[in-house]
Amino acid sequence: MRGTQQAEALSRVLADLSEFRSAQDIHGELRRRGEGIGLTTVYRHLQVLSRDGTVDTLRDETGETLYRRCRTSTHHHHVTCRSCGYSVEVEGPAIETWAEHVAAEARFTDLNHTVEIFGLCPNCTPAQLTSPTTRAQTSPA
Amino acid sequence: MRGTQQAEALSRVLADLSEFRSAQDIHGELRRRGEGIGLTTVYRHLQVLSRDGTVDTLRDETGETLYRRCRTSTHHHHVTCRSCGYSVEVEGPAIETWAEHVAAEARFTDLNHTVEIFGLCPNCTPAQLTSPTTRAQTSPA
DNA sequence: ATATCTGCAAAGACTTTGCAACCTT
DNA sequence: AAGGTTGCAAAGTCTTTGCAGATAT
Repeated sequence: MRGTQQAEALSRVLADLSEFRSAQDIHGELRRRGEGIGLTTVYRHLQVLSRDGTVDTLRDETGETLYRRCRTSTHHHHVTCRSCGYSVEVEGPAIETWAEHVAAEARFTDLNHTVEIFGLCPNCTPAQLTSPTTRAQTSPA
Repeated sequence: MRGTQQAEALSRVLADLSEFRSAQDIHGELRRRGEGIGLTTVYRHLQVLSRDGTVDTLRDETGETLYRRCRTSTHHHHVTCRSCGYSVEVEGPAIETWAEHVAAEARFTDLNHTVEIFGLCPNCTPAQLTSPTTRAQTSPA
């Protein structure tokens, strides 16, 4: 895509955002910064960037697609905070192997897989869940 | 929910369907069978059944939610055919352990995870992909 | 100059909700 | 009779598309 003001503004925001955000969030941030850019354009760029492998995408639990500038180029997965969106990348050679293995066993071909882990990050975890004296009373889904 | 005709008709269809289907597919099947039932009702029942753990849900790559009567009560994942929807259940103790491990390492709590493997089932796999002499030329996503 | 990009409005898809009529207990 | 259930229609999300006008090279 040609270097338009909108494309550059989006690049800048993506560079600044450290967590996964929805297209609408990103558009909101652009507007907040005073950039003139339409939601449609944001969607269109994100689509291209994600196909390029420039941004990483993930689906949250509501089905919304979240985007973030790719950190590592290698295949990886995420542990994402349900509450604040904070997310860490994790590599899982074990998972890749496992996925290939079980799929091969079922004679499936042309594979791909999604693995997402959701939870509460340290900051969003209620205190009693971290205290070793008070054991967790909630039921992990 | 009370035993209405609609609830029973839905139960019957779910019992017959062996693969994951969308709410709309299931509604279509019910209509095909001559059952008088609205799409809204199908959605409402599936929602309850899935919370009950009576049906299993999974999100396909387009973001649509698919449903199927639960087979095993234990935690498991699926290898699903992109083309025909055929799906097999796989258990992955290794995955569960891995997920817990990496999340704990990041100090996350109250975890849950999704793992979906998509591919082409044996029936939907083009012949040349299975032949050992002609190696795969396609680029697995 | 011209092919591309932009963005509003509208369409599309899936899912949920409001509410009156209906059916089950 | 009473209350949950049904289902049409309408609303709500997120996302994509049509198309005319603006823009970058």
